[in-house]
Amino acid sequence: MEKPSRKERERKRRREYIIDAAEDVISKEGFDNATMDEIAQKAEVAKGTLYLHFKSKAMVYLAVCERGSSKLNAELAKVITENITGLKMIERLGHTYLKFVLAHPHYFQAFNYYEGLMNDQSTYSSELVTRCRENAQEAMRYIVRALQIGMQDQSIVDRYKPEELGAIIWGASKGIINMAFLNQKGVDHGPMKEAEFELESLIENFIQLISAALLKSK
Amino acid sequence: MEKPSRKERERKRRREYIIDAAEDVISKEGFDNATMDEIAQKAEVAKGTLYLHFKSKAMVYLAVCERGSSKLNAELAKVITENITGLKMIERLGHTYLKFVLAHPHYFQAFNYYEGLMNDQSTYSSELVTRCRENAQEAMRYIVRALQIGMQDQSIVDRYKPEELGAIIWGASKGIINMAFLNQKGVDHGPMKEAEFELESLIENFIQLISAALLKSK
DNA sequence: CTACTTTATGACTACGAGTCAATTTTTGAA
DNA sequence: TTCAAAAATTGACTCGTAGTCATAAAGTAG
Repeated sequence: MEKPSRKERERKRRREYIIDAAEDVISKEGFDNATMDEIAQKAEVAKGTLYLHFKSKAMVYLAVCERGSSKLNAELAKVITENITGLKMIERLGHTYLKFVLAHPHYFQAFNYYEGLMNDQSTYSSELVTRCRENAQEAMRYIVRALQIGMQDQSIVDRYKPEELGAIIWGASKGIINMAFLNQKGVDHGPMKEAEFELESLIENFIQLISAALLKSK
Repeated sequence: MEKPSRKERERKRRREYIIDAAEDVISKEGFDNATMDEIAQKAEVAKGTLYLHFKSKAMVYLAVCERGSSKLNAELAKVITENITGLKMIERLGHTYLKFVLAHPHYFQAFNYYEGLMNDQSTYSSELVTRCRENAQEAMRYIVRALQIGMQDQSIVDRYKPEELGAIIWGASKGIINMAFLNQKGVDHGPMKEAEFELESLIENFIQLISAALLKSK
C-alpha cells in the first residue's frame, strides 16, 4: 500500500515549507529577532505544529544551516568536475564560496549559528547536528580533492598533507569572509575601517596568497 | 576636592567586579545559558544595579569582549618590541594569539559574540562597540606593523600591500582557530573528524604556509 | 456510521530580560 | 549633630517569547 509513503512525503513537504518560512523571517528580521510565532504565522501553521516538526528553535535554525550547506556543496561539487588544474580549482572553489555567501547571507549566518552552538554546548547531538557536520566535512573534502588533483597534475607543491592543508584553507576562507562581511555592515564597522577593502579584492588576494604558497615553482 | 574622582574610581571598581562575575558565570554556564540574575548574584548586587552599569545583557558581553581584546593586544604589543625579523614576528604573533585563546576560551567566545552582533544588526552603536572595534583594529595593526618591518628587513616580499595582507592574515587566523576549537569539543565534532589534527599543528602549518607565501626567496 | 488513531491547534506555563517605585545610603549645609 | 535633598540600590514587577499540552479536527478503517 502507498499510504505510508504518501504521508511521509506530505510530512516532508510541510517540513520544507516551514524551513522556507524560517528563511523568510530570518532574512527579514535577522537571526536574533526572528520568533517562532512569526515563523509559524509565515508557514501558516500553529506554533504547536512547528514543534511537531522541530524539537526547538535551534533545530529550525540548524535545518536552515543544513539546507544552506547542502546547496553550497552542490555548487562546490560542480567545480570539481571542471577540467582545470588543481590550483585553478582551489581558486574556483574560493570564488564559488564567496559568491554563495554574498547571494545568501542568511545561510552564512546560519553556518555561524551552528558553529556558535557547537562552541557553547558540546552537549548537543541530534540528526541535524550530525548532518550539518557531515556537510561541513563534505565541503572540506572538495578542497582536499582539489589539492590532491593539483599535486597530481603538478600545479600544487606536495610538501603538505592535503587533508591538513584543506582544513587550513577552509577555516581561513571562512574567517576572511566573515571579517569582510563585518566591514560591509555600516560604513565604518569591522576592524578595517581606514582602508576601504572590498570583500572581493580581499578574497582575491587571499587566493593569490594561497596560490603563491602552493605554486610548484620550478 | 577628591570626592568626584573617588566616586568615579569606586564606580569603575564595581563595574570591573561585575565583569569579573560575568566572566565567571560565562565560563561555568556557557555564553547562551548565562543569565543576568546569575551574574548579579555572583557580583553580589541586585539585578537593578547591574542595569545601572550596563544598558543590556549584550553590553555586559561586549564589556567582556573589550576586556579580552585589550588583554590580547597587550600581549601582541610585547611581540612587536622583540628584536627579530618581521617574518619571525608574524609567527610569534600567531603563536601568541593561539596561546591566548587556549588559555581564555571564553574571551574567544566573546569575540565571536561581538561579531555575531555586528552581523545581525548593524544598528548597534555604543561606546563599547566602538572600543571593541578599535581593539580589533589595533590587533590587526600589529600584524601590519610586523609585515612592514619584514618588508623593511627583507624577510617578507613587498609584493602585497601590508594593510590588506594584515587583514587577510588576521581573518584567516581567526577562522582557523575557530574551526580547530570546534574540533576540540566532543570527540568527533567539527569538520575534521577523520584526521586527528591538533589545534597546534594546524596553526603551525598555517603559519608555515603564510611564511612560504611571504618569504623573500632569493 | 462509528470507534479509534493521527495530526493540528492556541491558550497556557516557565523563564529570563529589562523596568521602576520604594527604600537605603551618601552628601553637605546649617 | 541634624536633617533634607541627591544618589545609589533594591527586588518585585511587567513583558515577550520559547516550549507544552489538553482539546479539537481530520483522517482511517471496519
